[in-house]
Amino acid sequence: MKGEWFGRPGLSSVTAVSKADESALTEQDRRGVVRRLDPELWQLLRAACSEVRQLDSREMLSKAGEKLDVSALLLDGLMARYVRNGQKSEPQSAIVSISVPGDFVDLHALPLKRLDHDIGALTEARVALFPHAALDRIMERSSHHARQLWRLTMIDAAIHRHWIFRSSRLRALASVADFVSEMDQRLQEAGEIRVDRLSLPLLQTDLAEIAGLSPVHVSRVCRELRESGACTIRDGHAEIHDRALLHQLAHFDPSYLYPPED
Amino acid sequence: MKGEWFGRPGLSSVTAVSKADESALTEQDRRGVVRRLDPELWQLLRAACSEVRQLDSREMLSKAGEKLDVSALLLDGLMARYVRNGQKSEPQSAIVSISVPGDFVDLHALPLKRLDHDIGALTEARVALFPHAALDRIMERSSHHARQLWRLTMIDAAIHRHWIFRSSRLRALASVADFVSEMDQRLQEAGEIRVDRLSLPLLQTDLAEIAGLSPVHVSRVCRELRESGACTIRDGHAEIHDRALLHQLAHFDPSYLYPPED
DNA sequence: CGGAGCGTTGAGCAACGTCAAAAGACGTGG
DNA sequence: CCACGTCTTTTGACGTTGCTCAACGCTCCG
Repeated sequence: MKGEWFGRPGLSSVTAVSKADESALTEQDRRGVVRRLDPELWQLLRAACSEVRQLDSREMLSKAGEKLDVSALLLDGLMARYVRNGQKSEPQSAIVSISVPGDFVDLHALPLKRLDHDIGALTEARVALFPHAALDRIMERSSHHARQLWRLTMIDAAIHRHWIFRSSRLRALASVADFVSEMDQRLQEAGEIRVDRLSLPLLQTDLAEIAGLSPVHVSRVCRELRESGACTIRDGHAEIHDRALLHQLAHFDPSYLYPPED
Repeated sequence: MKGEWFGRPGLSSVTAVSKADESALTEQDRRGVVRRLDPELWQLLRAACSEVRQLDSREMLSKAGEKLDVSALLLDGLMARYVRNGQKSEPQSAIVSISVPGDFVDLHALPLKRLDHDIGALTEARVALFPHAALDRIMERSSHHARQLWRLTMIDAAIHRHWIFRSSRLRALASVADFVSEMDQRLQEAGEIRVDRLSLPLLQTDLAEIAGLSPVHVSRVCRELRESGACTIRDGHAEIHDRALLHQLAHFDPSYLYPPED
């Protein structure tokens, strides 16, 4: 399944000359949602980055209840938050959020210190780590920068709300169509290259955990989506045949993602 | 249905003498989750409060897309966030979050400026309004206070994640049991007086919007809960007969609420 | 007394889960 | 090259959950 992950976009932007030049983070890593941050904040973050780490597919970054003193920015790959509940006998698990490149995966941990859920990589992934102490310093010096980081976590929360809506109100077909539409939108901002082909390296069991369905039913829904001519989900990517139809099946309205033209 | 709303707890605490003495907010209003804030921050908030407003039952506080420059702290009553979607033909709507006294209802609007969802009162409600400009000043002066406000919104996000889990993984009975357990926990912290009797002034149609069920099925689930001996939901309140059983039906684990003993 | 709003109940049905079997994809070792 | 095991997807049969529709009761209020 592996499937190639999309490369970084060729930004051809001038590499900012700054004191952060020795940072492990390059200008190529500034893509997706972090691009919405002020350039100065980005430079501060570059300087604050303590380490860039490679994660194996399915490797856990943190477990519920651990004390965290670093937060991670996803550079490449896909990561997920897992809420688990219930007795050891039949542990139920749901994926409650997906991160795409350019998302802070666990910035929530900065004010919370401990998280209530697990975080893991769905694919091979690259993350940049930021010690909370360094982020604290950034926020102490500028409430404006603090506000921007807060805002990122609030967009996450808005996505959470949409996921509640999705799993409580949408039927299986609409639900999966909605999820694909969301990933389409978010991966485009993260620098997905081809418009008709979406890198979506998820197993059907992952889709099941995301949409709250059984894996068997996910398979059936994927067939329906294929036969309806909306999109084909296969081999770790989604081919979007008819975006308008896909959006219509999902009643998709992207405003909850707070797209940059705010 | 109206149903009496629980009174404010008799805190018998010394009323802090401060420059915020002329505030519309009294020490009695400091209950629920805001109690977790530093006393100094509370005094600053008292001074920052521009107005205390009374809301009618079902009155909307704000609609999706509006530009907001105040945020509200819920003092009495229950409020909800509604995510609505879809064509005018059949507008689907879900309640994606409930606020209890002591919760900031829309602090999310401070970094976001616009919200993607509607906010309204489920019951008669009292809210304290804080102009964003005043909150900005508080945050500029102390990154520590800014952090605490941020933290409140992150607890909201944690609750969001649990609601995703609930609606995507729990069956109807467990789902309602889980919701009642959550409200039990949160209303206790908000100063609910009686341990066996929970003020829950919601219609079954509200419960349906919360749990993602049809009103008819909510009725059946309530009967099941009653007959199982766990709790009786009636006339705007829930009588908890067997809390342990209720929690067991829901597999309830309150850690996602980040209870104060952190 | 009549109506509106809310809750309850039953019957029938659609959506989805569970179980089981099989097929395709892929790597591994002989 | 083939045989084999594992992982993933697909399909069918069948059971269950929860929705829809419709009717009825209850309470409050005019």
